Amino acid sequence: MSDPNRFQIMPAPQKSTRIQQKNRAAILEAALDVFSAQGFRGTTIDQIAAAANLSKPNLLYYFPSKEAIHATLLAGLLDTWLAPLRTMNPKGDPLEEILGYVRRKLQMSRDYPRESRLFAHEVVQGAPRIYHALSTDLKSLVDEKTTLIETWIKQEKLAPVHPYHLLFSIWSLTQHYADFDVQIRAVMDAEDPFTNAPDFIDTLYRRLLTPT
Amino acid sequence: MSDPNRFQIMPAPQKSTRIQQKNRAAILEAALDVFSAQGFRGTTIDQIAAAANLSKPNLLYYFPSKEAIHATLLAGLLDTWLAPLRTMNPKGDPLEEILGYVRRKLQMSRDYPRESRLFAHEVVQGAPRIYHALSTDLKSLVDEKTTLIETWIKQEKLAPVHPYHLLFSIWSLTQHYADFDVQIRAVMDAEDPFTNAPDFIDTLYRRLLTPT
DNA sequence: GTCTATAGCCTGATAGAC
DNA sequence: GTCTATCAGGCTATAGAC
Repeated sequence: MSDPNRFQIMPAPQKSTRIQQKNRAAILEAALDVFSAQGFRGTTIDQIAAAANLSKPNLLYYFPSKEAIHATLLAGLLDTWLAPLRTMNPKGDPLEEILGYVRRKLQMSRDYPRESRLFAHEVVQGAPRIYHALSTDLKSLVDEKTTLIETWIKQEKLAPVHPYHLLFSIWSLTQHYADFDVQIRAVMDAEDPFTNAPDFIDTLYRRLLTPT
Repeated sequence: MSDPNRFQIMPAPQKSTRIQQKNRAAILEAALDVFSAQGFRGTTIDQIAAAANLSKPNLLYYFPSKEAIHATLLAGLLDTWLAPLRTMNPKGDPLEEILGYVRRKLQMSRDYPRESRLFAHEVVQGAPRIYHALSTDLKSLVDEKTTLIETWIKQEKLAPVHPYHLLFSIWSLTQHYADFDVQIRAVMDAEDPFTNAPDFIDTLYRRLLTPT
């Protein structure tokens, strides 16, 4: 345990390590499914175990507790979630950089709706497990990028807007398609929401941000 | 029970009816507090009872079950929630009608954040208890208003946009300030989000919708 | 109408055989 | 590593006294 890499030079345990990794991955995949749909308290270990094709005690052989599974999922999430913002390039064309960020963020909602809902559950409940990361990692990244946006606005390469609220609007617009998916589909019956969403959102930010 | 109004012509029970109404109201108020913060499964009857200053059995004297309290809250919610959209007037000025709707909706997020979060919990989990209302009441209202918006666009009183996604964007932008309040405050430290949000959102929809 | 006490179920976690 | 069996605690809901 203190040195996970030691397995890599020992043939026999290597096989069991592969099984371990496979089972751990199956548990996390199943847990993401159930946690994102029902929240932490709404999820039972039995449900996760069933979805992962394991017995409950066997699942608890890989993770010490339900809390630990949830924490593992959340820990990996924030980095993935912030990647699209991190790649916004100070040297690129301002409008295209923002539109590119919006496009990547919407694509994440489409590709990873469960991760989006897991995050939504956590934040709506007051972010009890992730607040610290929000007020440090997220905050410092946002401070950096809003400063950049303010620079672009001063250079008149973007129309003037409040940079923080610009970012909030991007988060809310893109994540809404994952988090409120059921509501959207209840209203749109046949049509796939993602067919027209990219164009709509692209148009929205072009009209908002194109300098006059 | 079969005729609740019979109490109104009998002096003695009238007083207990007032007590009943007061306790029922206190329970619903307390339940809104806890449900909106922790979700249905994350909430215990004990927590609601404590917040309402009642014992648990006494609370269950007024409502038959935890589920019944939750259902009562949800049943009253959708109407309140849709009121701002209902009052959008076909005979008014198109841009001002939309901006007025946006303003009212944002004000609701500010005044009733708990209701917004209760709704968010329900929808993120797949709307198990409210899906029917979404696909009937909500859908018919949205169909009506999107038709109106399309008319306005044909008359060139609004810039062309996808009317469904326009409504989705309004919901997401306004509700985000209630549902993700913790995240927003973690990033903005001192400043109150609602100070600049109305101006930002107003600007956004003016630039998006003003016809050229 | 309100309380104390408790029944009965569900669930997280463990024991111990294999 | 995986299973069956089970414990212990917490929870919804009810019983019954006042």
